[in-house]
Amino acid sequence: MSVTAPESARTLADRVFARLQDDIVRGEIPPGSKVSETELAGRYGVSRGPLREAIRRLESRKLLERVVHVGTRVASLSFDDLIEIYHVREALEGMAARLAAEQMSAEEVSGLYDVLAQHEQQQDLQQDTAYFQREGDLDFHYRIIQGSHNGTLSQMLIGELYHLVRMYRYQFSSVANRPQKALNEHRRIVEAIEARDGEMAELLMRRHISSARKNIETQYAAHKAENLKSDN
Amino acid sequence: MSVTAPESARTLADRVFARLQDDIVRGEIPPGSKVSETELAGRYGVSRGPLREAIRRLESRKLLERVVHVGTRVASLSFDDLIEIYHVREALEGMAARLAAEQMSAEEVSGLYDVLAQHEQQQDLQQDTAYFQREGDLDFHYRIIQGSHNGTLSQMLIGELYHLVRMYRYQFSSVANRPQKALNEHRRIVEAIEARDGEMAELLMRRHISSARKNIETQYAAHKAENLKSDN
DNA sequence: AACAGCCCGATTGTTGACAATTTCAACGAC
DNA sequence: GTCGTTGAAATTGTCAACAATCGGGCTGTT
Repeated sequence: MSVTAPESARTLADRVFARLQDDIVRGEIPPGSKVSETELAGRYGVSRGPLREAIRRLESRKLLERVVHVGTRVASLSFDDLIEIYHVREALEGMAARLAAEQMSAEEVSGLYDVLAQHEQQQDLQQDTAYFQREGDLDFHYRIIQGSHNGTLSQMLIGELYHLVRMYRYQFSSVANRPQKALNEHRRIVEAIEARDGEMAELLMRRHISSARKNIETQYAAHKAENLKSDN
Repeated sequence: MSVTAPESARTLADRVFARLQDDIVRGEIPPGSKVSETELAGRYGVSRGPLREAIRRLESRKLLERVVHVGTRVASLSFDDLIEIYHVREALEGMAARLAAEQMSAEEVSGLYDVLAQHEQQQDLQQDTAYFQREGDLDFHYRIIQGSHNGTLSQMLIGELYHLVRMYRYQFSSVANRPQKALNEHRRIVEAIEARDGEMAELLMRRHISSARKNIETQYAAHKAENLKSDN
């Protein structure tokens, strides 16, 4: 599943990179906080060399921000950043859905239906909805991206963007607040893929992500209004 | 213009990163060749520490490929890789054109027309066509991407993908072989942007890049046929 | 002659020390 | 009291030496 992480990375720098990335995404190291190289090196039990290599790589992924001779701090996503990311997701995942419709094997399509069924069941049971909605949703999107059989595309979405999205979700403990609607949209996307209708799959996927973005924009507007009220 | 390169990078690692990237893109260090850390460190006059940081960053950008304990080699793009990239470009630049139509300032649109006029003139004069076509084409696309006012999108296209495209162009000394057609397409895209018709701008940009991709695919097929013939 | 195992050279991975730069606080002048 | 200056502490940037791992060649056997 993982595009970038060799399960048991052979080199120290790689392991530190994986652990640090996880700690950042999970919010273990809070967004905006300054990270000291010596402190981190101590925490992970390595010297500063490998640590700095990991930092540079996380910097390219926009998870860390660095200022020369001053230090590195954890990126903190603004709402505007998130909106930007959703525009990119709309474009890339739309293309992924189109390619998936053209390229996916029968087995992969069947796997997609499995995920859908699982998702449906959880909907009925309503148990621990927050967690499963999150991971279930990601799983669905992951599979379609992989189904595009386009490594560059997968790398950009799974290897770069999704970490930012996941960080945001942890940061705001946010979860899709329109699960039934999303499930229906997922179902129609799968149907288009099974019918090998790339154009339709792309259209539906773009609408799906666009809806999510608009949902966020609405929440943002409400949030801002709330803040203005309490400031007076 | 540059999204990622601080003009006069303050730190050794940053400068080495910029120089090494340039040497790779220009083909100074040929694709597929193995690069030795000690050798490069000598060539750039730095120690291996900063050099390794630069290597890690170029690795994230897919310009270098590394195998643990074995070494790093310059990435060499296959035709399949290039096709993948063009699919991603189609999605991302299509979105860029849509956003540009919605977001560009009047000055930015006017600058777009300037590029167009320049491009036209070069077409007439036919002088040093290869170089100017290349850079002119890039300049046009750059401006639209910047005009999207979406930093994430710009970073992905200019900061990541375009280096690969440029490397490919150097590698195969290839240049668009349908300049008149491309110029017409550019003109229609600008018109759609000026009319603030995001949907049309996206459609036209996607067709434009899709045509370029199909052109490459045809060349590829011819190339393969040629090779088969000479192998017999 | 072909193949397996071992050893040595070379390259990468890692470390700790040293140099350069920034930040912050204390001090003094206005 | 405020602002500018100076100096020291802390942090980042850089380096050179040490350790670990891999590839290739040699040797010996079948």
